[in-house]
Amino acid sequence: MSLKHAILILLESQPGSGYDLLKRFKEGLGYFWNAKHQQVYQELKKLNEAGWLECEAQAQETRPDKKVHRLTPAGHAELLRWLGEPVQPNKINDALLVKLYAGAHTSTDNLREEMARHRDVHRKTLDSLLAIERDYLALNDEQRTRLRLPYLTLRRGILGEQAWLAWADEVDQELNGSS
Amino acid sequence: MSLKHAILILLESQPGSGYDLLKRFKEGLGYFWNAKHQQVYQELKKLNEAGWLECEAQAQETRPDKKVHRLTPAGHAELLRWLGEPVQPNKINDALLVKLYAGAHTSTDNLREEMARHRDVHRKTLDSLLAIERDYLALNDEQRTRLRLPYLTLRRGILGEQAWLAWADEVDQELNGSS
DNA sequence: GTCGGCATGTAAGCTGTTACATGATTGA
DNA sequence: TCAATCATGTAACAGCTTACATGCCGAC
Repeated sequence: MSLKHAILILLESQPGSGYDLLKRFKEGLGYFWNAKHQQVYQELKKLNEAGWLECEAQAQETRPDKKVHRLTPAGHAELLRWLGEPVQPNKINDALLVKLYAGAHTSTDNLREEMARHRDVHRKTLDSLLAIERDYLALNDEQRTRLRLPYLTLRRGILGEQAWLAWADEVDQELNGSS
Repeated sequence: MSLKHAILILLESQPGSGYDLLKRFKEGLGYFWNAKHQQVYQELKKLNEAGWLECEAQAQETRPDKKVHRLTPAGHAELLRWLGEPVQPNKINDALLVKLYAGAHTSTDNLREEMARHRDVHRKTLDSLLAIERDYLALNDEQRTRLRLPYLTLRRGILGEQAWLAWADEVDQELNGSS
C-alpha cells in the first residue's frame, strides 16, 4: 500500500539510509505507519529497482558502511502522483474486539487482565504523544506553521488514544458491575 | 491472525456456510474485522483440514447447494485456548495520515477533498452504529444482558468514529484558516 | 564482559487483495 | 431485461511477519 510512499516522503525531506529511516519512523510517522527493518530494506531495494531512488555507499570511520538513498526526479513525480490520488479508507482488524465479542466463552478475570494490558500500552502511547505536543507548542510561530500538517496527524493520535481510554473505562465499569 | 478465530466464534453460536458467515460479518463482527469472500472460503478449507470444523453438504431446492460448517470438539478447544491467550495490540497503518503528513507537497484543496471523502465514510459508519445501538437499547433486560459484550464492541466503534469526526473538525478548521 | 546501538541483509511462510470464473433465481 | 442475491471457488500477486545471519564499537 503506502509504505513505499511513506519512505519517499521521509527521503524527500532528507536523504538517508535504511537505518536512518527506521529511526525517523520511530520518531514521527511510526505512530500511524509501522514497518519492521526487514520490510524497509526490501522496500528500498524495490524503490531503487523502480528508479524512484538512487543509492550511494558512504564509508564511515568507526561505523559500518551506510547506503544513502535519495529521491530521483521520477521518485519525486511518483510522490506527487500518489498525493493527488484518493487513499482508500482504512480497514480495521482489531483482535481485541473479536475476543471481547466472544468474551462470554471465557472468564471475566481473563477479559479484565486483557483490558489492563492494552490500557497500559495505550496510556504510554498517549503520554508520549502529549510530550511531543508540548514540544510542538513551545516552538516559535514560523516552526509551528511549517509543522502544522504533521501536527494534525499528532492530534489524530491524541484524540484517538483518549477515545480508546474513555472506552476502556466503560468496559471496566461493565466488567466490574457484573463480575 | 484471528480471522480463523472470528470464524470459529461465528460458527460456535450457529453452524453455517461461507455465504452465511459473510452476511454475519456484515452485520456485526465486520465493523472491526474485515474479510472478503475469497479469504473466508480459503480459511474454511484450512479450518476443515486442521480438524477444527466439519462440513456437510446441504442440497436446496431452488438455490445452489450449501456447505454447512460446524465446530468439532477440537475447534471448540482451540477457541477456548485462543481466548485464554493475550492478543497483540493492534498496529495501525493509516494511509490518510501519511498523506496529510506530507500534505505540504500538494494543494490544500486536494487535502480538503480527501478529508471530505473520508468524513462521509465515517459519518455513515457512525450512523449505522448508532442505529444498531438504538435497537440494542430497546431490547429487554434479559436480551441486553446476553449481548452486553458485543455491545461493548459496538461502543468502541461509536466512540472511535465520534473521535474521528471531532478530529476532522480540527483539520478542517486548520485547512480553512490558512487556505 | 555484556548490553545496546549501529548497520545490513536473506528466506520462508502467512495473510490479504485482485482478477478470473460460473450459473441459477427473483424482483423492479 | 437488468441488477441483485444466492452460492462457491482458483490463481497470482502483494504485503507483512518471523526466523536466521553477521559483526563492530562504546559505555557501564
